[in-house]
Amino acid sequence: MEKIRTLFEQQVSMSDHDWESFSSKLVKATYTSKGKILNLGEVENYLSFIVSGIIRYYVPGEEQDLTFGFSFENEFASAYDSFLTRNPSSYVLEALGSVQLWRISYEDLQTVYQESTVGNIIGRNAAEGLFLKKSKRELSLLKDSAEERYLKIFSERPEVIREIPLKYIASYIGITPQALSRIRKRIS
Amino acid sequence: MEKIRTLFEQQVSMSDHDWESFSSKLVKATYTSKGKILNLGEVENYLSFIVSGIIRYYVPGEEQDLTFGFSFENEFASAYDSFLTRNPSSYVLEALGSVQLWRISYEDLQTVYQESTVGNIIGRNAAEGLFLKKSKRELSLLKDSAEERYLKIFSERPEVIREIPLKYIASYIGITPQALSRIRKRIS
DNA sequence: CGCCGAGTTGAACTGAATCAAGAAACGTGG
DNA sequence: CCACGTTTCTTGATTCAGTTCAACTCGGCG
Repeated sequence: MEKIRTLFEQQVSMSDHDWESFSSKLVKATYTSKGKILNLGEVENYLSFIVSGIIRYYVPGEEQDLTFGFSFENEFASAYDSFLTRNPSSYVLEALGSVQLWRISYEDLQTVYQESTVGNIIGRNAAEGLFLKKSKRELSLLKDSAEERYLKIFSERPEVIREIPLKYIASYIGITPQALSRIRKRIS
Repeated sequence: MEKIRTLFEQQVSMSDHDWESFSSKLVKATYTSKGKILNLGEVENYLSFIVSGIIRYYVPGEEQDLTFGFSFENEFASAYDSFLTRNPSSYVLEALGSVQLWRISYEDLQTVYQESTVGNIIGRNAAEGLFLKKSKRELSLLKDSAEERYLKIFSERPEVIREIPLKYIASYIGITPQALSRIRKRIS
């Protein structure tokens, strides 16, 4: 759990009291492979911190699912839009392999926001960080080709290529598994 | 300027004192058509509220620019990633037609954050709102076709189609001007 | 052993890119 | 206020990346 505090401290210094207010509300959770951390249509009630494992985000479809994101060890994970708006989620959070996490409920987080300014700063930093991530992705989807996006993932997160099935990566970069299989062949 | 307060009040109620702390730091600015609100490589120093006009966001390229967003009347505008990280902006903010805005500097906004909890809440809400916008866009880029994206803009913001040159819209939905011209012809 | 999902490979098809040229709209100076 | 030049938009022909449909291979697992 100290890991989480260290991450926060990179952004803003917290008193022990502030940390106590926050960390006392964290609850541990574990999922096995393919376990649903959040189902379609449910309202996201948690902001989670991944201790170990990978989480896949996808929109289920009749034909096939649309995988649009992943979260990894030492990152936060949440259907954050549903969490914020309190509307049902339009996508699913699923464990890829076994996943362990610490999480805080929506209600408890609101309490933290009220109890301390630091809470709000952390909340603001979280939202800002998520915004930055999405901004990068937007530009990549607009200006990079599928092949360039694949190579980027490959260089930034080599472990991803090993642990995540090809068809999910294909969906993430916006092409079919067949097309990715051919790109992979071409560049290897 | 009351417009801005009304927008804020939709999210969180502010005391007159809080409002005074914030609004006293707003400064008016005006740009003529094609005026650069932020140049490439500059650090964004403002969070702006658009009183009238449209702002275009684009990444300049040798061949052609990549327009990836717009902001309209009654919305906030900023190279928000540069604003947050204090790194040089990788894109340009340009006035499409004449633009009038109120804006607050980075430094003054930090003061507001320190002076009141409400400041932090507003900052958090702003970041959350921007995150939601980018999330929607990500899904649209992944699962909608170019034609679907065009029709969406058309129904959501008919005025956009009239006021914004086709080539910018084409870039925004991720295709060439020629391709958009053909889509337009086909569906009309 | 046989099944099943994941990945690969092939062939035909398609939406959009590219190259190229002409038409329309736009603004600026005379 | 018109004439000119520039930019924007349209249209055509060709090329290309990726889709779709389909068949086959591989590895794990009941």
